[in-house]
Amino acid sequence: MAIKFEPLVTESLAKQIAENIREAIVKGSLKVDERLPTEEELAARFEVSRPTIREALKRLAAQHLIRSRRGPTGGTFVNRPSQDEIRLNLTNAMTLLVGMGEFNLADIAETRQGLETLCCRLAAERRTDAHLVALAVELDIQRDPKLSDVDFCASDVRFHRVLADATDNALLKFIVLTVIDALQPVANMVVYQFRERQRLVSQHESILAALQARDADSAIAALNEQIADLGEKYAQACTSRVRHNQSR
Amino acid sequence: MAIKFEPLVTESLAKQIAENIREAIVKGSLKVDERLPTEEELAARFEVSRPTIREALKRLAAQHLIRSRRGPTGGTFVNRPSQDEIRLNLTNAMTLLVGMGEFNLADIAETRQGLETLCCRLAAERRTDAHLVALAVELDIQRDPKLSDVDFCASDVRFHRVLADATDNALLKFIVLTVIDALQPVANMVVYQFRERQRLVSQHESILAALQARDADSAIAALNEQIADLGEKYAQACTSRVRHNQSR
DNA sequence: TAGGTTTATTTGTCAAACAAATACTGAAAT
DNA sequence: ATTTCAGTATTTGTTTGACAAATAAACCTA
Repeated sequence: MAIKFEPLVTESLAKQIAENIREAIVKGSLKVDERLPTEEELAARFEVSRPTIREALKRLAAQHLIRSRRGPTGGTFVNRPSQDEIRLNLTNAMTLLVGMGEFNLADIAETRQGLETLCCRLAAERRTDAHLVALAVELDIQRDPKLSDVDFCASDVRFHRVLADATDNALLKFIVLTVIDALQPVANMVVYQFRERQRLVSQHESILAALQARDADSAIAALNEQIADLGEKYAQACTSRVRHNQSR
Repeated sequence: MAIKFEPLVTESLAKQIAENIREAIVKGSLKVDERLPTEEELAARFEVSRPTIREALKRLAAQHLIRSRRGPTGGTFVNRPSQDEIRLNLTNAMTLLVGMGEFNLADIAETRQGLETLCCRLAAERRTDAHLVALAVELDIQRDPKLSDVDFCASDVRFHRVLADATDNALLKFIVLTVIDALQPVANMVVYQFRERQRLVSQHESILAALQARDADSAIAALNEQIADLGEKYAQACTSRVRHNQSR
């Protein structure tokens, strides 16, 4: 007869406890900034030792779900999830995926194009004057020929971040920033010649002008041109890097 | 005189060590499936105790960066980052953000609309017959009036997942699946009347027919109609929930 | 009352040991 | 010779107990 043995939980105690607490947080039984019992109390509650509890807490800390402070008023508290902290996690994870080649460059370019096209459409409608100023500032920086490649890239990234911000859509902004950040290592692979920088700058100028005129289609056209250029550059940089690796 | 004290690292040792190892993995010094030194060796290397090392490893395990196995051939190994595992992390994090009200419903609907519009355009171009079959299967399920609300929602989610899959763009698919999953709790809030289900099904039918004909614009039109409907439903469900909470 | 000092509380770290899982080794039985 | 089974070594999982460090509140002194 086929006895149905229970799967007899083989997961580590720490993992189970972490999951337990995590669910309490997500479900809302533990509210933001609420203080958890002390480690000793938790150990007694779950009937395990303190180090085990600590391992569980560390797992949660790694996800920024809790924070700890020493001292009498210290303890472990439920963290308000901050977009920036979580985005950092996501970016790290996605950077890893990209680095492992899970996504090919064509997919990346296509996705960026779709995402930023959407941004342009919304930004043309909702941008404030402050956004225009921020874009102009970055353009000014990018016009400096003495700018190093990394600084140029950084300014380019900031330009696109402002674009995302101008959509006035928190979720879309969150997604776009995550993707842009995760792709920065790829972006840094390419080196820009003077002529290419000029082209990039003029594309940015077109975008800025279009947003100022609230002309979504022109902004999208300039952006698509830029991303098409980038796609080619990425492909070049990638193949040359492959050759470089092979020759070693 | 203002002595410039060094910021004297106050972060916990475990956190520093975790970060240290994490960077080694991301930078590629530690390759996938490579085995890390034993905990004792690591403890000696970093000049800390074993529990401290363990806390560090638990942080990494929480991010699915490593896995551990006991026994002679056991140890700690670098994990190949799997899209599904990482997506689970992202989904959890985003679910939390959504649950905390970091994103309002209008933003969510707008983002979904933008994302899925993009999906439709690409899917119309690249869908295979297998995708059409998968969509048809879900439609069949959804036509059953005896289906429970959660099952109906689940099938709806699967329908949209197939849509994402049909884009044949791994990165876009990754993003869309993450967003859809993170929004499922919100989606489950709403209850569908029979008439509303019929409307949803007919919209799905339109999308399927449009994809079959590789008619992106028709697919997008049907999809936008659906998401507009959903936006209204969400808003209703949300205000009624607020009232419900207030009345308690 | 102002100021520093002690003190209690809580997390952070360490040390040593045992438990449990697991693959390898080797001996015994077929 | 092959198979089977027990033993053994290795590594992570868990426990116990203790001390260190940070920190806010209570307390004590001028």
